[in-house]
Amino acid sequence: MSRTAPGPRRERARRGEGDRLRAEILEATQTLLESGGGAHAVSIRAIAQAVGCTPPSIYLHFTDKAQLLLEVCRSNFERMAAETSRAVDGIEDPAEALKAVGRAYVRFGAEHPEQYRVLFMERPPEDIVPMVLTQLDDVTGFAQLLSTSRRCVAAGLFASDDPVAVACVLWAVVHGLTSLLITKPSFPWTERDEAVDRCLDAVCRGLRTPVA
Amino acid sequence: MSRTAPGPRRERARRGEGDRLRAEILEATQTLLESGGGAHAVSIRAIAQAVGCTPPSIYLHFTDKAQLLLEVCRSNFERMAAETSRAVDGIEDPAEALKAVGRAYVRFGAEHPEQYRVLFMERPPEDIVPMVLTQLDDVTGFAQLLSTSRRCVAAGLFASDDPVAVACVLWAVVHGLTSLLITKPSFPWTERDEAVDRCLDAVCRGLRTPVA
DNA sequence: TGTACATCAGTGAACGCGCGTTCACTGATGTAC
DNA sequence: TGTACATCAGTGAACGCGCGTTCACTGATGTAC
Repeated sequence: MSRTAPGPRRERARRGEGDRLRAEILEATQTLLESGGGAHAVSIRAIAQAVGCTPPSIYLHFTDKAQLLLEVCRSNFERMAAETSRAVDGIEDPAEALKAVGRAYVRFGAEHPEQYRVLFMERPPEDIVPMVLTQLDDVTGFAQLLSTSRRCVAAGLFASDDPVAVACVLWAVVHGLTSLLITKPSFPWTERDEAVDRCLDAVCRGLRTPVA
Repeated sequence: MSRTAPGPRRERARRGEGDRLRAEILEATQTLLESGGGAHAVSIRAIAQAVGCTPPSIYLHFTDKAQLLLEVCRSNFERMAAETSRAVDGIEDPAEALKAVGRAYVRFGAEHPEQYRVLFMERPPEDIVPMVLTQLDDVTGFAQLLSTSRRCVAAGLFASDDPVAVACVLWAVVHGLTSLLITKPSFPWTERDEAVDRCLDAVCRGLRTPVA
């Protein structure tokens, strides 16, 4: 962060509106995460400066840096779940739905790379309760893939009758694509949606019942 | 690292054997990387303590922390390249070779998770020249997949005639599997080689010429 | 209508820590005369 | 064979930095009497 001047002060919230700062802190944390430096740029001091308050004020609303980050993760998991779930809305063909989920998954990661990094690529810091994160990512990322896989398996689209195994393969491919797009952006991936489709097409065709 | 006692002193190298310390530093860095904490545990001070020398001694052999880490990365890229290349040795069937590369790739990542993290999952620190890293990972990870894909394409195994596109799909799946195994070890991946085979089988079948 | 008081929403200064890095030095060892 | 000297392989102490967190405080605002 280096030699940062105090920066402008926000005006103090009025009585009864103390929770406003809480929201501003969460928002500033997201903004800092997105901006260049990634998770490394997110420090209590940097957040305070971005919000326009002092570091101790943050402890008025969060017990810990860990708790603050956990809150941010939780909201990002929810955003991602909302987007992937919206992607399948109204799509009846299970095979099409599967592709839609995959595309939405990769899009979320590509559009929010730093958030995706934190959620799926970094070791969770020891102080964040692992249980919570596990529950959360059971819900997100994988969950939508799993439920759509279930539809496909039920429709007899795949040779396997195990939706979990199917979803694992799909997860590997969409996560692989997403994280490579993030860490190796200089790579010749051509157009993003095209790359996603090529991968998903191949995998889905490969998973199909060999009858066709 | 917390409150670490000075630790045992190594005996000073004899005249003309000054480079011994250099090797010991590199080795200790790898060991620290593997041990619990990952890249986060690798500090100049921790390395010095592990080696049994003082921090300034490290600057006798490396100009920078960045240069030291770059050296370690380089050697890890080489180890990985050696292992994936050894995996295809003597395999004539290109399809079998492809699976062998994939399995070797994932095995390397699973056996050296912290090293794999640094090489393929973390943002390279700004001070490390990105060019060098780009060259390196063009050589590693992807390169072996690409050359094997070339063999498969040449043998007419796949519908696509673009080995790069084929290798991208394969990279996505092996990297995805590897990195998920690392970040989400609690996941029901069943047996590792089995999961790899299931993924690779699906992808390869999907990429095949639709004739068969 | 005026005033004492509690509460709310913060601030300022400091704590101890670990980090990468620098600087002046030291002591053993080989070499030249 | 003895000694001055250069070199090698390091060490000890300190630098400034940013970090998370704590503690005692302050000033505005609403409320009770």
